Amino acid sequence: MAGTDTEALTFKQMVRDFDVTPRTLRYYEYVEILRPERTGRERYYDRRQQARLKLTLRGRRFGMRLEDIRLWLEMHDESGSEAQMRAWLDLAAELEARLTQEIEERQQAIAELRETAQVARRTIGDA
Amino acid sequence: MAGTDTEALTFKQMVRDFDVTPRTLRYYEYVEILRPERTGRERYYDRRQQARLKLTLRGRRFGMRLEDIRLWLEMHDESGSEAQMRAWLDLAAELEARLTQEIEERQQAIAELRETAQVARRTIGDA
DNA sequence: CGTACGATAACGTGGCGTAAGCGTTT
DNA sequence: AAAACGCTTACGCCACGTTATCGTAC
Repeated sequence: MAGTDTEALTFKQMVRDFDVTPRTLRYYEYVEILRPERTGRERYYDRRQQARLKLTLRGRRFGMRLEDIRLWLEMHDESGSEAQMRAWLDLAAELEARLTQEIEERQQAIAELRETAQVARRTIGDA
Repeated sequence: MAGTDTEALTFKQMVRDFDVTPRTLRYYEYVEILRPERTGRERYYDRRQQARLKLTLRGRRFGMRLEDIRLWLEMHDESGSEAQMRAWLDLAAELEARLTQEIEERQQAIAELRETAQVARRTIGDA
């Protein structure tokens, strides 16, 4: 293995470096987010594929669905025009609004949860 | 319909009053969370069933899975003992921790998202 | 020789959405 | 007779997890 191309990563290296499961890597390939080179039965991920996975994982954190991410990566490939950038900014605003709302829902739930717990505590005389 | 029992609600009334879909009501019955009285093919929900749905929807907001809610309701039926209350308090603490973590993840995502958007804005000279 | 790595295939999960197609009631 | 309501059955969705079973490389 000493003379292996330092750019490309193997399947297992990808799993380790990006902290994903093998299933996830294969699934991302199935939905055409990743296209590793195949030497026989082995998969090799060059820098471009690594970058795509990195962007994919970031998109997931933003609450993007994989299909949106796939389209986003395709746009990204065709040289990011200004129109595409503006489209991305619109999407980013939507995502932020959604994340903000999810935060508010959870804060409300926590408040309700604490009330409910307080009632339970009083019930068992553990004020 | 003038002499109908005022306690029990029909299927459609449940849908309206609790703002759920018919599918949801039927699904909750399938997973044994609700057990409406069946007069022939019609479903009727008495106060107990209404209370169960209310608790179920609250549990969902807390991030509980339906199976956990089902068990919770069963416990609730068998007269809430002190041990059960303490178990509930433990669960509530877990749920709150989860909700808190989900809030933090989303706050982090928003920060990342804003950074990314800022880069895009600079790219198109829309600083 | 074993055992670690990887492959494909296919079913399971959760919480419903969404028809399809039927019968009943108004 | 048509419209509204309800019923059951069953496949679809999303993002993978989880076997099962096989081949291959070290």
